Amino acid sequence: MLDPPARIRRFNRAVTQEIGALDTSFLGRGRPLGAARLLCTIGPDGADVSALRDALGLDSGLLSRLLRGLEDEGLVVTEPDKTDRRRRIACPTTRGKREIAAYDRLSDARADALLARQSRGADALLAAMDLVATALSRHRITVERTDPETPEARHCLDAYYAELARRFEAGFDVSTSLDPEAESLRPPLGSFLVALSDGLPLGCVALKGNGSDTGEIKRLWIAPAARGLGLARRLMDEAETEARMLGHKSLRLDTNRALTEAIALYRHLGWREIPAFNAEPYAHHWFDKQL
Amino acid sequence: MLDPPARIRRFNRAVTQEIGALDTSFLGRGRPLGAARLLCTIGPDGADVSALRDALGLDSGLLSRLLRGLEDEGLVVTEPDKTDRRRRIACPTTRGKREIAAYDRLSDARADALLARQSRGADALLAAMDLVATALSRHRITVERTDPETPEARHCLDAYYAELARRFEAGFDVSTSLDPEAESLRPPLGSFLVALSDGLPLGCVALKGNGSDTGEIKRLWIAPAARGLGLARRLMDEAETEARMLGHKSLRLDTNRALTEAIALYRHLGWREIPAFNAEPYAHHWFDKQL
DNA sequence: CATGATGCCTGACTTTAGTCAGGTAAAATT
DNA sequence: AATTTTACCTGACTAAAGTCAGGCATCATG
Repeated sequence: MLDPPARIRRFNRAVTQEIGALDTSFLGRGRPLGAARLLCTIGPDGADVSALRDALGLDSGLLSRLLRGLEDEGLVVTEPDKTDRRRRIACPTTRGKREIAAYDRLSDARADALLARQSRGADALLAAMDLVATALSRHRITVERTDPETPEARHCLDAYYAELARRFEAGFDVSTSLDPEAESLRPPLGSFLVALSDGLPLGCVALKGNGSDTGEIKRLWIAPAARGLGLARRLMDEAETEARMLGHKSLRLDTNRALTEAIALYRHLGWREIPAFNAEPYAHHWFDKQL
Repeated sequence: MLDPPARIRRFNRAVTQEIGALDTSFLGRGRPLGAARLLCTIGPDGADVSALRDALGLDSGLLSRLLRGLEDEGLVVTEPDKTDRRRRIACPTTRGKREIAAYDRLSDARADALLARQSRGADALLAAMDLVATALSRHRITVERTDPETPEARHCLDAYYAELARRFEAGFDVSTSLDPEAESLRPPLGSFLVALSDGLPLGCVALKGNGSDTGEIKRLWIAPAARGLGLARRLMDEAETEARMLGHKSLRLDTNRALTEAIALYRHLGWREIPAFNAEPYAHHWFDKQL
């Protein structure tokens, strides 16, 4: 019916109106939009001026003036960076932090109102918003080494187990599977990587080590909102790099036949199917790769 | 991990950056944003000034000035309305139409670039954008009487058949079903309603008549992007109103047991299950309702 | 240590957006 | 026919955003 560009235009119209309404929430605290955005971008932890400049895309002069305005209001203080005293850091004062918190509450209230209006579709709406946001800011997805017991890692693993339970014909229960000790997923034995976009975990992969020169890939998962972006490949690449840094000479992994996209990816990335090397009850295929 | 308000904030950030980039595409033709938006809102067919005013939410003075600017550029002409000569209509000149087309091409090119970047996820992204746009502008969904053979109606019916084929355990093939003649879905016998949001068809319902005082509800369908908004109920309500206007005293319908939400809706709206009144091979339940 | 680059600031300026108080012609109402 | 209302316009204004040319410390480099 509508062609794709028209659908995107429709999306833009709908969103600019809602976002416009969201922007005006910045008003109502007696401050022009620019100053309010600057204050919120500075955030409770402060930020250096050059970071602010390219986060907001503002001219150096304009930013400087806005900053002076916030200083005059007693909301921020700026001080030179210790290591390079040309650079300056803007930090909110106590009053500034209160003001930021007030803006946050305002924006939360708007978000809640938006969700409350969605009778039963709130989850679907949030999922769609995640997908759109992820697609639009894919270039800002970062992959970070993290501890396998951080909240971000747990979030990924829980989502991963839930998905396996849905997709395996026999269901999935971690306790009946070969679950690696957290120790084997931490340096110096192994590693755990998560992909993050603006704080939202979008995927993970674990590299399990036992001190030998052979590592094992586990727990490769990509959030539904991030599929089709090539993120799985990126995580596998970074896991290989980690493995090399930990001194591994080869990698292996096991997988279930229901995970067809993963199997296709392993083959595509140069993995070779080998006989079973473990007794994982949920596994149907085993692969290895020389580094 | 992230709570819903934080996810919405993330969405806003991602979108304002992309939309911001889209907005600046209005520039690059030597015209400020306001004037460009006005010209595009006028559109190739022209529009009257009061409609422009509340479409753009502009002050009467400001709009007037922008309009003079476009006139000075030779892009639009304004002339009094024939029936009420206080009102004025703004119409693009030939040059104005060319300029509007140029803006459209610019925005199409951006949309294409955005989609091209999405390796394989373009369909998923568009679907998510539809869902978000629909949820945000649900208050602007209109229900309109239309001919059952317009492109909008065909789009809905095709999507409806495709969905039945997926959901019925035995599949679905229209040609083996009781397919009503288009004539029975047009006034004066019956009626066909579509729900539209900004040109995108989001749902439909057909009222079939045969000249008697009993009508029949057929083809109730809601686009995936519009589920959970109460649109089915609204379509059913409007179909009942149509039926009353056509002089029907009662309505009936048949349905398949796989369509559980529809069955629940019919019950909720006061329909009563009755014995089979036709030989529809795909039907398991039959309902009627007195008007 | 001179030179140039960098990071931020200031002052003077323009553009864009938006507000508000009339004003005029046409239509609707009394 | 007098009035009120409606729809749009004009002029005078303000606020906010953005631009640009210098200026001044500070750092990096030959």
